[in-house]
Amino acid sequence: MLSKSSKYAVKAVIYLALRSHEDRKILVRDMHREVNVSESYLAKLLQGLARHGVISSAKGPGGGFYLSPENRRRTLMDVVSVIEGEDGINACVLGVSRCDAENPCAVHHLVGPAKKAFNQVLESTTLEELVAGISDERSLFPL
Amino acid sequence: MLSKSSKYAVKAVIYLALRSHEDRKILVRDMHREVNVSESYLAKLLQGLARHGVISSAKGPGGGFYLSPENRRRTLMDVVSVIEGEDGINACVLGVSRCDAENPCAVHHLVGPAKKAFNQVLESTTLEELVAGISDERSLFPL
DNA sequence: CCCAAAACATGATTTAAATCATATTTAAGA
DNA sequence: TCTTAAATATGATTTAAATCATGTTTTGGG
Repeated sequence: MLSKSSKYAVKAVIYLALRSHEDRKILVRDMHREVNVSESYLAKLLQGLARHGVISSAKGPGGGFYLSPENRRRTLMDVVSVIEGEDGINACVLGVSRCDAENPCAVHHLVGPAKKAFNQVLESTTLEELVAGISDERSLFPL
Repeated sequence: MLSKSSKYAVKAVIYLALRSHEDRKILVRDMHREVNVSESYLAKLLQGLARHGVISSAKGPGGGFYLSPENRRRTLMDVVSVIEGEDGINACVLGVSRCDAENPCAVHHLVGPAKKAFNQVLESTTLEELVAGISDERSLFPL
């Protein structure tokens, strides 16, 4: 469904949504365990997200990663797109490049609705909304 | 969404559903181009499907791969499961092993319905039904 | 019974994803 | 200004998926 990298990215962003703040930045060192991934690999992923403006970061002492208010209005799709690339997520289920409504592949009409629903969820859910529905965050970690 | 191997497998099975018969067996050599995959790799995939009873095969001269009437009642999920494994397809979107309705991950309730819908399509669609809806098969290949 | 044609089985190789390691840049604080 | 703590950038290594290659078994036809 999603690559391992995307999963790590989503988990990490959820972590930041729950625990970070403009003036409460989080170190990779302190969050990689909760996301169940190595420190250096998580660092690489977060750096990519920061470069694309999906999350925020600050260098130097007192620095770290965090979500700004604007970041919190980003969607899950924004997170996943950075990792998988724009195309990957919207591609034909069978990988047929010329597949579309005009010239559908054999499963296009069949799987289309479910696929669209899935993408719709990712596209319409902001990080803000996602964590708003979480009552007991302790039950979530380690992810 | 699906691995490349699963895509090849689904395409190949669709091909067999459209063009094969108990007494019209298909050679790997004759179908691999339409599926856009090498002959030897497709052979390996088809052998796996045959071993699991999802498709049928016959050795020796006049042999090849084909779908029996029972095979045609198999679902897309049967095909994909052979390749991906039973677990893989039903796993948590975030890869959290203990994730279920009782102890849901952060996106469980959000993505659950779409994911369930997708699996439902795969589970409920037989190969028979899939090709029944295809009016012009020429538009489908090469997949 | 022999030959050839096909699937079958297995292992080697290649490629891409995931992971690791390290050097560089930036910035806060003493 | 110096030291140190952090992200950043980049390249190397490892692992798993995909691909290739080759030998073995089965079976129909002469």
